[in-house]
Parts: sequence; structure tokens; C-alpha cells
Amino acid sequence: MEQSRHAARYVSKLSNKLRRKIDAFSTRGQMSGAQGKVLHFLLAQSGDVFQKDVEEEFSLRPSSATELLKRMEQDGFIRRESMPGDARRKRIVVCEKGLAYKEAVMADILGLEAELTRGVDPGDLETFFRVIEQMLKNIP
Amino acid sequence: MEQSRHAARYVSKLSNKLRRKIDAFSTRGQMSGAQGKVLHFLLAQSGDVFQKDVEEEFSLRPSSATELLKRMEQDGFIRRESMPGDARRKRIVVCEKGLAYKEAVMADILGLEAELTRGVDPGDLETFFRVIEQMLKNIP
DNA sequence: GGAATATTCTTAGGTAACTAAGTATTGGAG
DNA sequence: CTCCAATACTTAGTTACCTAAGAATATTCC
Repeated sequence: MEQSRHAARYVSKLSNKLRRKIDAFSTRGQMSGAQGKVLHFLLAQSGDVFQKDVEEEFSLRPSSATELLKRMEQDGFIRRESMPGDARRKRIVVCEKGLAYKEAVMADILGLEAELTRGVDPGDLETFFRVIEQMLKNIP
Repeated sequence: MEQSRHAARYVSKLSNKLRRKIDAFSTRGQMSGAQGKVLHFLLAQSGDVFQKDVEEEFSLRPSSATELLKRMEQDGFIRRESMPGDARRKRIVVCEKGLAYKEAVMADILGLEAELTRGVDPGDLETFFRVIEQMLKNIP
């Protein structure tokens, strides 16, 4: 019954677990896990942010990002405003309601990260990051 | 714009990439990526397999596994037969059409794994596996 | 300047995952 | 033996991805 280990299978299995976890506490039913992750990303940026940046950060297709951000706008977490310079792009702005969750979202993500890496040797974690960065490069 | 590295984000990003990849070649449009992964798992098992095993292997909820297996049954890759011993359980049997894809599915998975781990030091990969196994344990 | 190309985002339609609740069936405790 | 909890799976309804196709604006190249 024993099978050889496949990195791909491990990653998708862990990803499913993580999605459930973050869905469950993001942030206490006020938003979905995907929204929580995006909000966390947006809050950490300093300059202008566009949909393209979200697509890149989470490896999403444009259509997926559109839907996710549209929902976040409907729910009042963000606003999307047209840019004077380039009418194709829309700047993503976190608004009042989104900012209100700043601390909670940060705590959610940090807590998950702590739980995830519990008992992992720091050196090994460093190697883990190096390997997964290589894997991300390997898959276009 | 530089952010600290989060294992959780890396994993979900890589998972999205992998899903797209395996969707694209599983196996040349004859089945979905999820079906391909499950078929690969089923073909590697020796004894009886039940839905519960699939749920465990891929960290899926019962409802997700039901839908996935139902579709695979409709598509003619598997059959689910009632067990004499325990009427709650249904044994999953790969049928003709599923068996026909054995080589192709194996090649798909192996090819993806090779692409994924290209340029990764074997020792580092070993560490990667150890870390991700710990992470899987850390998240219930 | 105008035509082809590239970029950014949207729409439409589909699959795969989820939660929550439900249906049988089995096994155990009193 | 009966009732109650646990197990295995299903159904219903939602979100988050995807591909494919399209619209609008920018850019490049003659």
C-alpha cells in the first residue's frame, strides 16, 4: 500500500488543508479565505496595486482575479478606481471596512504560519523555501 | 514592495500552478486533472479501496470525494460496488476504460514530478519532503 | 497616422472544492 | 434488545478556480 512520495501530491494535499483552515478563521466569518489572503497582501503593499499584481502574487488567471476582486468590492473591502494615465488599469484601494480588519488579518496569517511551521528546524525551513522557490520557477 | 516569505502563500501559489498544469495534460483532454490524480492513486493500490481512502489521500471532504468519484463513474473510468460485509461502504473498482489509461497517467504524473523537481539538489528535496510531512501533521 | 500587436480587464460557462444537513447502516452501552 | 453514537456516503447550495472568447485601451512599427 506504500507509495513513492510525490511533491505535487503533497503540495495539493497541503493546499487543500490550508484553504479549509484559512476559510474557517478568515476572519471569524467576515470574509472568505481567499479574500483574507488578498486583503493581507494589499495591506502590505506601499505603492499602487493593480489586478495584475494580485494575479502574479497568487498565480491566478485574470478571470479569477476579476471575480475575487469584484466580490471584495461588493462586500465593501476595496474600491477599484480608473487610472488617469492608463484607462485599461484600475487601481485597487483598500477602503475603510478593509482597513478595519488590518490587525485581524495580520494575526490570522501569522497564526497560520506559526501553526504550519511548528516543530520545523529553521535551517530546514530555509531549505524548504529555497526548494519551493525553485519549483515555482520550474512551472511556468 | 518586498514581503516576508510565507510558506502558506507559496504552497497555495504552487498548487494553483500545478492544478493548471495537470489539468492541461491529463491525459490529453480525456479526463480532468483531479480525475487523473485519483486514477493514478487507484491504479497504485493493491487491496480494496473505498471513498474514505481517497478522502484521506487528497485531504478532501466526503462531499467533494463523492462528486469527483460520481463523475468518474459517469465517465466510465471506475465502478462503485456495494460491499456484502458493510452496506455503508462502496468499493471503488477501476474498470476497462480506466485501466486503458494506466501508462498514460503514470507518465503524466512522473513527467510533472520531474519538471517540478528539476534543478533541485537531492538532499534538499529530502529535506523538503521531511518539512512538508511535518506541515501536513501540523494542520489537522 | 494607421494597422497590427500587446496589455489589462471582463463575461460566459464549466469543474472542483467547500459547508451544512441528511440518509442509511453499524456498533456499543445500558 | 433498544437506543444512541459513530461511520460512510449523498444532496443541496456556494465560492473559487479554470478556459475561451471578447472589449477597450496602449504601444509598436511601417
